[in-house]
This record gives sequence, structure tokens and C-alpha cells, in this order.
Amino acid sequence: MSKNESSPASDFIRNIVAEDVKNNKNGGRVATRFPPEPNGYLHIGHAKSICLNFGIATEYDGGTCNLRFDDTNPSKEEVEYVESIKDDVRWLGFDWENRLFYASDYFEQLYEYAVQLIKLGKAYVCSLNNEEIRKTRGTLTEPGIESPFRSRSVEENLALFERMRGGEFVDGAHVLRAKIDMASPNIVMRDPTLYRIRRVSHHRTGDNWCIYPMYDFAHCLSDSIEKITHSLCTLEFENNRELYDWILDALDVDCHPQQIEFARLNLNYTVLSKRKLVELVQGKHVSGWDDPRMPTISGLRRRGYTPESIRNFCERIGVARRDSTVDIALLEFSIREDLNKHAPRVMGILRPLKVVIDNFPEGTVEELDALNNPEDSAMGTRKIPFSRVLYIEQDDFMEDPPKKFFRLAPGREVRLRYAYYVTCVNVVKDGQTGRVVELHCTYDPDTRGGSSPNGRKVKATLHWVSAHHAVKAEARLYDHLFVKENPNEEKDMDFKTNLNPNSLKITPFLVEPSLADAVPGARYQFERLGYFCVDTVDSSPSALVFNRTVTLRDTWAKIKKKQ
RNA sequence: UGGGGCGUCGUCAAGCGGUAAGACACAGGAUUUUGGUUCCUGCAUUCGGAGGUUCGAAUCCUCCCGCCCCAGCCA
Repeated sequence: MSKNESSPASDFIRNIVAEDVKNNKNGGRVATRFPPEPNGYLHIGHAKSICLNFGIATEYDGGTCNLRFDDTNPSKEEVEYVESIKDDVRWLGFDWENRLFYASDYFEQLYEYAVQLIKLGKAYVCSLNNEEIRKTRGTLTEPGIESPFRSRSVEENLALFERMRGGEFVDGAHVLRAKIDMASPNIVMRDPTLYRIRRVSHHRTGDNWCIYPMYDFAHCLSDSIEKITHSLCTLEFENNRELYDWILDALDVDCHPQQIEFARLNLNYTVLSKRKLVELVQGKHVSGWDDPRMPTISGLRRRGYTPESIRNFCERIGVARRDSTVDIALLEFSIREDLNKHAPRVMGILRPLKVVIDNFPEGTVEELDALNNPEDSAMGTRKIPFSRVLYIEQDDFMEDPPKKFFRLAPGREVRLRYAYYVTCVNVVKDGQTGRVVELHCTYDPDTRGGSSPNGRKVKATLHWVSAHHAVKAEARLYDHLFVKENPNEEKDMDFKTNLNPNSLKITPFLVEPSLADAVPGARYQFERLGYFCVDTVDSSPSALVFNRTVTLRDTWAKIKKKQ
């Protein structure tokens, strides 16, 4: 990780950890874990949790953060997901070293714990069906009804549970339940299910098991087995904390981690729920989990985001217990900040307007020097060919410019970046449509490089590309995935109706020749247009594809809007 | 109408009884061979509301209002 990342701002969780270390709780140890379920790809919300958990661990000598797959529900989980999750965590810049774990590694141990709970008279096999359990759970305001199987003897429970494991029963015939309190005001405590029968092969344990532990049972015990000190999770698990503590107390384990909840990340103009992201992928509303419009780590990576920018973003948003929605502009700020410092500058034209330099000799080519990054002279210079016929951006010319427009116009002189001052002397229009199709300019040979010996000023500098030398490429221009700040605003409407039909615009792109050998993943700033990266999936040397990561800040666009 | 949480600038977020940090956004201005960057400047007399305690309250107490989570054999 880069050293110039400022030390993390403090937050309530770091305060708790610091206090615990000060008081020598857990012998001063700090051990966290990032526990994803491998049922989807990681998104920017997970990045917040990853940065928190791994971040805290690295802030203490000997602090550790485990990567643990919470793979207790084989019907939803796949290896493809575990691989992508490992890739994403690594890419973000974190290292779990030799601490890669799976809840499924503990299945045998977990089973033993369950047996122990039965022996303690704190768990029983319930033979009510799904529907009956639901009906007897009670409601928010009414207590539940105790299961008729609640009083089975320890022996009977032991025998039944063993037979459940042995595969003697069909799915749903029995479950193992904790014997707690059907009248608890906390519904989670009304004899929660601990184990269910599921004849599904597991991506790691295959068909070894036909009973699988529930989250509440597996999670706290996995934390305990791994000697986690601080078990950080999101707010919706707050109600489950009572059960987390109950199980660990009932089993009298020697490590009882502290669960601390924080608010999950919400971002405007997108969705961050795995269920909804799966829906977008499976419904083909995007090209896949790594579609550059997706808020997934793999989507952001393909879009051109850097790990550092995401880490900085996560640091800036903070950690608190309040439900909140972060402005996506903050994410965009984070990537601009990083790329401004590191991305080489190049030129390319999105909407070409042909320009002929009348007084520039036909057939000659000049090689001009251009800075690779004005922010960093160490990045050197490159040569750009200049010739008689060029392309500039259509937006950079107006025949009848308004007050504040200071780009090219008839009779006006502007600078072509790193080249010459040019003056527009003639406008060629299409006879039918009246559209401007070509400009004729003259150049001032004394302004080579872009400055005039007599100190004459111009009000604009345009990017350009030599027509004969330009490389034809493709640009993919992305916009917000949704048109609404909160796509879930209308709760009874499908969030997909708020999808932005213009979230992707594909357009030809004429780029300077130095880009001919651009490699997949390379990031650039196309001057005055934005930051782009070479697509890692669809780009090839003969057909370059550039993804627009984010535009540059555009104050001219703001001025235009106001007028 | 049970239980658990949360309400500080447009958006995040510090603050923990001594008189409202910071970031993004926004608005001005300066510098600029990117209308980019950088640099200044401005941006909550007020902390969901009402009472109370106190010399002093965003911080403590009371009541009220609003929002979120929980009734999967999901996590």
C-alpha cells in the first residue's frame, strides 16, 4: 500500500478496538475477519468492509485479518464466486497470508458443538414442517407457541440428529432448533433453527453432508474457532447478536468474540444488493458481473478504477451506525484524484470535425513534442505527428459563438495543444443540411510548440489528431446505471424500470498514433475528455476499445447549462 | 401498539458538559499550452422537535416526531 495514504481517520469501531488493546483485553490481540458468502461477486460495499477489517488488523503489531468463506448454504454458492472474491480482495491490495478459511472446514466441529448443545438440553430436533414453524413463531406483537417436539429427551434428540446426518430423512423432515424462548420479544431468539437437511452437493465438501448449519450457528462458532477478537458486521445483524452471544455462552467456548455492527454502504444512482445485482446479470441488463457499469469490484476494475482510489474512497466515507447514502461524486472524485497524478495524457477525438490547414504544405509531417503528464515531468515526453489535415472536436467550434464561448469560431485564433496557433478562415457546410463539415484554417509557423514569440495570447487550447495518422478505435462512454438517485424509491415498483437507457454509449474514437500499442488495462487521460482505460475483455491491438472511467470536471458544461 | 437501532450543512462525518473539525458537492476569485490540475475565499448563531437540569447542553434528563432492522429450514 502506498505510504502517502493518510493514517485512517478514527471511527467508533477503531475506538473500541484501541480501548480493548489498551486494557489488554484478549491479551492485546487484534484479530478480524472478512466473511463473504460465495454467492455473488464483491461490490463496493464489500470494499468498505474489507478496508475496515484488513485495515484495523494492519494498524496493530501482530494484528490479523482472515478471509473466511461463509459457505453454509450449498444451494446458492459456487466456486466461481470464491475465485472471484479471492481475486478481488487481492486486487484491492490486501493479504490474508496463510489464513484462508471456509466455514465448511468446520462442519465436523460444528456438528460436535451441536451434539453438545443437545446434551446440555439446549437444542432439540423439531419435526414440524417449514409452514408449521412459521405459523408457531408468533408475530412482532404476539409470542410464539412452543413446538410439541420441544420436550423430546436428550437421547431421542441425539439419535434423531445422528440419523439426520446419516441421510435417513428427506429434506425438511426435521430441523435442529435451539431451545431458547418462544416468547422472546426478539424473534431471532424464538427457538431458531440451527441445522436443516439439504441434499445438495457442496462446492467443497461434495456429498459428505446432507445437513448444513445455519448462519447464526456457524458464524459465531467459526469466529470463536479462529479466535477472532472483533467480529464486524452490518447493522441488519444487530438482532442476531443476542443469539451469537447465547450460543457461545451456552457452549462455554474459550473464545467469545465481540460482534460490532456498522452501517452498510449505500451509493446513489446504483444498487448494492447482491440480489439485485444478480438480477441485472441474469436478466442480461448488463454484460456480466464485470460490466464496467456495475458497482462490483470487478466492474470498477474493468472501468478503470485503481485499488488505491477505492481504498481512499472507503477511508473518506467513514464508518458509523447511521444509515446513509454516499454521493457517487465522492467515488468519482477519488478516481480523478489518483489518475490525475498517475495517468499519462494523450489526445483523441470523439466527434471529429475536419480541419484543413491551408498554408501547411501538403505531404509534410512534423513531429511535435508533448508532455506525458504536466503533473509529473518524470513521465517524459512523446512525439505527435502534425500534418495538413486534422480533426478537432465538433464541440470546439461554433459558427456563431455566445459570449462565454472562447474556443474556435470564424476569424478566431486558438492554440492546438503542443502544436501551433491556428485561425479559422473558412467554414464549409453541407449543401443539404447546412451542417458544418469542414473548417479551413491558417497556422502561424512562429508558434510551433504552442507559444508565440510576440507574447500574443489565445483564449483556448484544443486537442486534435492528425487525420492521416489517427488510429481508429472504439470508445465506450458510461453514465450512471440508474436515472434515479435512489433506484429503490418506489418500493412497489421494479427497480429495473429506473435503469438508465443511456448508461452506455459506444462511439468511434480517433486516437493519436502513440496509442497503437496500448495494452489492456492501461489508463490514460485523454486531454479535455476524461480518463479512459483499455478494455481488458474486448480490446485487441487491431481494434482498440477504450472505456471511459470518468469525465474530467467540466466547468464549461456547467456554464452552458446555466445559460 | 413487541424488540433492537438511528436522527449534526445538499451528501458523508467528527464531536462524549466549555460555546459546531474535515471531506465531497456547490458558489466566487487567482494561476494555467487541458474551461483539467493547483491555490485562495465563502458555505450549520446551530445539532429531528418541545420542555427541563446547569454559570454553560449537539453532548445529561423527560416527553414527542421521523427513519431503518427483525416474523427464511437465506446470510
